[in-house]
Amino acid sequence: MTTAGRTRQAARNNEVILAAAREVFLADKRAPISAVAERAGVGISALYRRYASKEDMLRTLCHDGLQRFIAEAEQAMAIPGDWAAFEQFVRGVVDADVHSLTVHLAGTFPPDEQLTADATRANILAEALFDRARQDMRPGAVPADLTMLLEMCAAARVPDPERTRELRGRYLTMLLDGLRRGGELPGPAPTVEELNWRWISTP
Amino acid sequence: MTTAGRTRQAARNNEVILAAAREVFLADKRAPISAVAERAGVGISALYRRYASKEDMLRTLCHDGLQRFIAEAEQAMAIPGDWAAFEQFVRGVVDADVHSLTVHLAGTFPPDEQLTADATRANILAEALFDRARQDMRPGAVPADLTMLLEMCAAARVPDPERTRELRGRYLTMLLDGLRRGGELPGPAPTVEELNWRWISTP
DNA sequence: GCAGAGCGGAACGATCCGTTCCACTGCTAA
DNA sequence: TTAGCAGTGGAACGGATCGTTCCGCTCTGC
Repeated sequence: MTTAGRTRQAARNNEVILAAAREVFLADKRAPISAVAERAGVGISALYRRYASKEDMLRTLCHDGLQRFIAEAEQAMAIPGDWAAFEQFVRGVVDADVHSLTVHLAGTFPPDEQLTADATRANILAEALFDRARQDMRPGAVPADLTMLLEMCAAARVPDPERTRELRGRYLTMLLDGLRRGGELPGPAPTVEELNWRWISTP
Repeated sequence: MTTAGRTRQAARNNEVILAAAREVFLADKRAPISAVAERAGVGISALYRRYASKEDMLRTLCHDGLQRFIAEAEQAMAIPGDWAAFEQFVRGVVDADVHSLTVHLAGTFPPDEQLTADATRANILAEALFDRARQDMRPGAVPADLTMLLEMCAAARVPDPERTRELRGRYLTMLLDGLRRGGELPGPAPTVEELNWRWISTP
């Protein structure tokens, strides 16, 4: 359990490095790769032994984020209440800061085939959860709004990550209440093109 | 009115450059100064003739943003209805994207004495408007929440500025409805230190 | 007609960052 | 026990970016 041989230490580094990368790139998606090494307490070599390039690292992070998104959605699907399922799903996604790990990182490298496939599946699941809860929402709300709501929640941010989670819970409560009650929403809802413009990036 | 002498053209450039700077830095606060010149259709010299440095330019933009914020607040103060005054104020601020011009730019250069004085005045006005409308809000809401709400609205963004305004109106409606109705808000409200951490920056 | 304000944009120097490379360490396997 | 190498730290490199300066040109205002 303690520090064992070189191989075990290396295996532990796998997790340490991934966690450090997640923390660093969550705080600043344009962070240099040396910041990840510093945060992990390792040299740069330890990073390049595991990932072919920075882009490779970001892709892994993005992939993990999408998996987490999908997992949260599938888990919420099993909940009986329609609105309860939707709320648990959204709160789980916001709590894990999945949005910063996916959409925010997506613009920094050309999309992957696997990535787009996962993104499609994630969208289908999210839409299903949204549609289930639609009867409890104000008129005019559409699934595309969910993306923007997640984006807005991700913008609430203070230096301390734990406190950030707490504050996001506070404002997510306001947003969800505003999603349920009220009259017709003003202005046309966002289109798919307007939501996916990040992904285009530089090919 | 048309292109007159050199001096008139130069005077016109004053506005053109300022407008270009606002557009460019609103889209990306880390944008290079050459992007401003390109957008304005002038050379880099025309910029440096007017502003001593990039920091000087950002400071001017930030100052103008704060002035606009204060103007919106004072204007809204005259409205009789408490909630109506507050709503008009917030919508005006979001519509002008004042938040991106002030808080977002504030972190990129050391604060100015004039700037902090204006910021204090802006805070007092905003707090007054908030307190007037407090009776119409859900329990637990505090003025500090307003900063976060503006931050979240500023995060709603698509490539087209006009469409961005439209979408922000949509989600501001949701946020304001969520600010009025509902039970006690969860989690402690943000503190002053948590809200002003951007301003510290590198001295 | 001419002095110089105003300007365009190339050039410069500083900084930053991704990636490579090499010397070194100490476990592992025989 | 020991030879060998997987794993590592971090300096060094090369490319890119960007703020700022500078020089030569234009064209106006007097």
